[in-house]
Amino acid sequence: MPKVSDEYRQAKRREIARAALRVFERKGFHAASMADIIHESGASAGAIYGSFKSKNEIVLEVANTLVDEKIADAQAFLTLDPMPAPGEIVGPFLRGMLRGVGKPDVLVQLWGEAVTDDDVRVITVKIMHRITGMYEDYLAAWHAEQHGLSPADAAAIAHRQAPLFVGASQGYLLQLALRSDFDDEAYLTGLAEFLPR
Amino acid sequence: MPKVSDEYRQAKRREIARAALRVFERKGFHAASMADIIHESGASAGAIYGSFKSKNEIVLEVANTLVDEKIADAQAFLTLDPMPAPGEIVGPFLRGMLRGVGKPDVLVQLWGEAVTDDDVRVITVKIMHRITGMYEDYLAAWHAEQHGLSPADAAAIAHRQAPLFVGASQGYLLQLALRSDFDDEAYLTGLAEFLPR
DNA sequence: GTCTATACCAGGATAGAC
DNA sequence: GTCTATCCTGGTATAGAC
Repeated sequence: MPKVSDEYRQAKRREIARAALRVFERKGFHAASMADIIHESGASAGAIYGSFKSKNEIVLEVANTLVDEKIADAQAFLTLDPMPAPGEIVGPFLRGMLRGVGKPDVLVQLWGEAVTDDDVRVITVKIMHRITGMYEDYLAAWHAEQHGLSPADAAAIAHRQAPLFVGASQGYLLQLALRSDFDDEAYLTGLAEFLPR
Repeated sequence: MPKVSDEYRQAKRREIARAALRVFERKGFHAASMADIIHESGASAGAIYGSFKSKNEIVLEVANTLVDEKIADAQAFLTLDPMPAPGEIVGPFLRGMLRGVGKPDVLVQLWGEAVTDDDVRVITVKIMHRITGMYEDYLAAWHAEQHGLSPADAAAIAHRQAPLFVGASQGYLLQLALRSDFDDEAYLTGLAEFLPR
């Protein structure tokens, strides 16, 4: 039985994780020191270690909540009625997701971290699966409606295409994070041109 | 004037960088210690610091040579005659690049590092520009040949489309690095279906 | 639960001999 | 140029008081 209310405990964790996220955006996971997080959050070392077992646990918390919060924003575009064509959906979806995540910087950092940190990898892949699943559901529905395919056939096509949509999205986020001369609107409109509408 | 021959100096750097690359593949840039690199390379601390000013300089050297070595392999597919269609080219290009880079793991790590380390970012973006340029040249040539466009028009289209090819490639490498259940061949054939052939 | 002060250590970089 | 031994900083995590 916890000594304080669970709500308080969770609120504290969120607050610290939020501050940590800001630091990670500026400095990256490794260059960010506990001192930085302490300063940014206003809490003390003791308070933080009361909520988190280690710095790494803070990273995991940030990773877990990074996409969660506002992914619904993006998902909204996939459930519109009438159902938009793929070519009309990728742009709004990515813009929506971007509003949720904020800068794509931390997400890209997460990918790099996932390569060698197993805990981070599990979380990151879970996010990827979730987004792939969202595209897959949408595509299955669209193909079924559009070409009158059987649910099984539509699902098969969707299953093969979804990773491509995810990949194009990842490439978008990556270039947005790194290339200062990246023309993101041109990318999105160009992408739409390759897709059915 | 160097105390030993430049060839020797360069050879030594390559050798150490090669060993470091192997360590980075296993552990990641940060978790890899100088002790690890010392062990893997067989050289001593003194020898390594004779060739490199710091650990970070080793990372930069690795980044610089990572794609360089065998990118020509991949480029070969872009200069075939007769000129293949985009839909026929992305698969072979990516497979060729993959053979050059080896595992995509370190490349993904590099992206994450580039977000916060400015030196790494410069190198990484340079690589991205180079690959974008390769796609751009190919696409301009193909569009000109295929649709009889003026060089200027073909170049404009190529300029808009190239980042998409790069993005799809990055998504491919990323998912390949992280998703253990990734079906890379399905991705490549699926991608080809969206492109002109 | 939270504070300050600090123990403790990993690991990058150097010193000095060869 | 390269070796071994070691210095020393930066940074995580804890101790003990409140």
